Amino acid sequence: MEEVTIKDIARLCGVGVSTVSRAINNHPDINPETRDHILNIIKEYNYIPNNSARNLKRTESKTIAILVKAIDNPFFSSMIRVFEKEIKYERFDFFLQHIDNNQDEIEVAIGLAKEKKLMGIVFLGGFSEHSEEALRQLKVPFVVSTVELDNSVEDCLYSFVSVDDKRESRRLADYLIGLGHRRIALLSAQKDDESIGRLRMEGYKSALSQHGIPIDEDLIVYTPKDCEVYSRRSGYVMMQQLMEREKDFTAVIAISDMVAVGACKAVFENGRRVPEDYSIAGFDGLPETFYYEPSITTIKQPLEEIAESSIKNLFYMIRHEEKAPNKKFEGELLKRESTRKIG
Amino acid sequence: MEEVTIKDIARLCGVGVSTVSRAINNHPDINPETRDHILNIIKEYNYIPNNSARNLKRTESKTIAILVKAIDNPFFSSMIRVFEKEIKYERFDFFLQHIDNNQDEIEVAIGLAKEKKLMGIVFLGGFSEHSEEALRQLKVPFVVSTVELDNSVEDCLYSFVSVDDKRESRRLADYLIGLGHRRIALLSAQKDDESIGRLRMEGYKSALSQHGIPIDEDLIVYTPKDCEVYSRRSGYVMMQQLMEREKDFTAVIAISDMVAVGACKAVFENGRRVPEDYSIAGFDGLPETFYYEPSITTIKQPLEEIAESSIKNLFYMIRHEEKAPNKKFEGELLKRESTRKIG
DNA sequence: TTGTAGGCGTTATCAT
DNA sequence: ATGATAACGCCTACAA
Repeated sequence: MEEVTIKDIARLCGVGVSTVSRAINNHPDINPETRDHILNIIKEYNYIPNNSARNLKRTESKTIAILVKAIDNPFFSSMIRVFEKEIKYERFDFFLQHIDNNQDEIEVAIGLAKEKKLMGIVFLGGFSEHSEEALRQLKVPFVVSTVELDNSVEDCLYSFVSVDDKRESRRLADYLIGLGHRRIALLSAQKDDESIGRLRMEGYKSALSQHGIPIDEDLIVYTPKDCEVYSRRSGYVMMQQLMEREKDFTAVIAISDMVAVGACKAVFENGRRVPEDYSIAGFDGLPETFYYEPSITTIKQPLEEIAESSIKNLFYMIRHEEKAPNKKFEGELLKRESTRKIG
Repeated sequence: MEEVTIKDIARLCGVGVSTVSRAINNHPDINPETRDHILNIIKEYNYIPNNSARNLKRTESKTIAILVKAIDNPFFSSMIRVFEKEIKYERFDFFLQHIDNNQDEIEVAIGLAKEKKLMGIVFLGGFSEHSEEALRQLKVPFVVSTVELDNSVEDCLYSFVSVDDKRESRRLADYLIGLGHRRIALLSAQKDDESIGRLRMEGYKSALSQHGIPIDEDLIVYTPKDCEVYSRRSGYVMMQQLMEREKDFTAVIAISDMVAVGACKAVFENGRRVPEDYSIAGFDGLPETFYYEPSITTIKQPLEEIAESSIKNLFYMIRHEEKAPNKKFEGELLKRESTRKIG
């Protein structure tokens, strides 16, 4: 395992290791000629500096980690493009790493912060409730993008940026009610959901209440334990259950676009039609809903704006060492073919 | 920046650092009592070992990297689950890292291999042609999953595992021909594609030729430069172009499922129907095609099998220090509603 | 079973 | 502008 190290390069160039280091890191006080020479030798010998050693020694690194939960979440690609652009603009480095469901995101973050001497962290696609103690461990500013949850820990630099899930969900229900629907079903997250699922459900309930429509628990279906939440399959299964109940309803709000797609399919397989038999609406504004037939009414999250605001907040905290305020964005109601006026 | 280090813990426990190290790493020769005590103190002080230091010192690490290109590719989640399971079974660690389009995957891999003392690498979702020299730099066994490309470099431990894109594509075309279609269009990748796109096109052409059907270049549409390849939008745009040409055709093969979905939408917006006016087929077997209305005929890639075989090959190479053979799997033709018999 | 000391590859400090 | 050298935090002989 004959690894080339900085010493080898130094010897090969007839200079000291510190000079090589200066060449690698673009330090100012180095003779341009020697630098070029060194760089050439480095190329020739395919020398690549060992990052562990660098990180160990460095005190700062100008790098930001983006920690993604649920890699298959279709949101992320557009957001990541924004992050990338802004981070490069600030002349920072970044890397993307996945966190799987049975890892504790804060623990991973703390470890990485030490290992890589991070300047900041973006959490994407899920963030659980954490103890103050855990949060305080993470001495690096971070922003949680797409989730709202603030448990408000003092002197801990973080910020949440998201859509106002409750308000948007209410808006969607309002729209259906405006179309004349009174019996509106909800395909919800799992029963014990304490996060986005609960907020969206609250929005739904609040809209109904405001219009004097009683909430019928039989029209609320929860994601079964053996289904992945927010998945097409969960929507498919829930919609089947709902239709079997033979309750009367004319519209369905799905907790997410994917769920809406699954629900539509269940309707078709049942020999009925959307929107003629049931109006169905989703939530998120994924491209898939535009291409679906019929196109699906949904609330579009302003992902690019959320991403941009997230990263701005992060840099603010890095620069000013002071908490950036949480931010909630407005969604956009996309009125499409899967919902229609009745009555 | 008062970081807790192994020395602090040692002092706190009144033992030497090596004892703490033994406790952390589950070494056998340590008194269980002292170990428990140390572990408690570690918990209490929230000590987390610095990975850079560990990796620097370590000679081996039993960890495998999964390098993912195109994070938004809908394949990956099911494959990653398989990787995870197998890797854990072998008592290795792994992590997932994203590579963006303007990074050179081999360079990243070489850097990571050094930094983390990797035992192996899985490349997922794209792999370019690389020079022998570059490949040889990477002294760690690797497997490329989902792509076939072998440029056959000696004494370099790697292996490709994928579906036989050409054969499966031919099969799909055969099926359509069997249904009576003669004028079959192809929605293809970009014109200069040298990878999967080309293979699938070859399969299409070969099927037509075998059946004595002349290849009409006007029925082949290429992904425009300003469209993302394999995207719904590209399918939408290409199908529009195709219909504008007013050429006669009865069936369409899309280079991927997403492209097929976009194509269907274009048909609907044109006031026509699938499959009554056009039969449309995709490739990949993504869940989305099942939920689409009409459900889309496609070739399903056996992703779990591919993943399993990939990781098996990787461990084989790690253990035996000898190249594992490339492997090509059969796809499964899913005959669904988007295609029909004519004539 | 435990502690001491040296070194992993780099960067930072201090001379020169 | 350059070079020697001491850390960085950990692991691992080796000694005790």
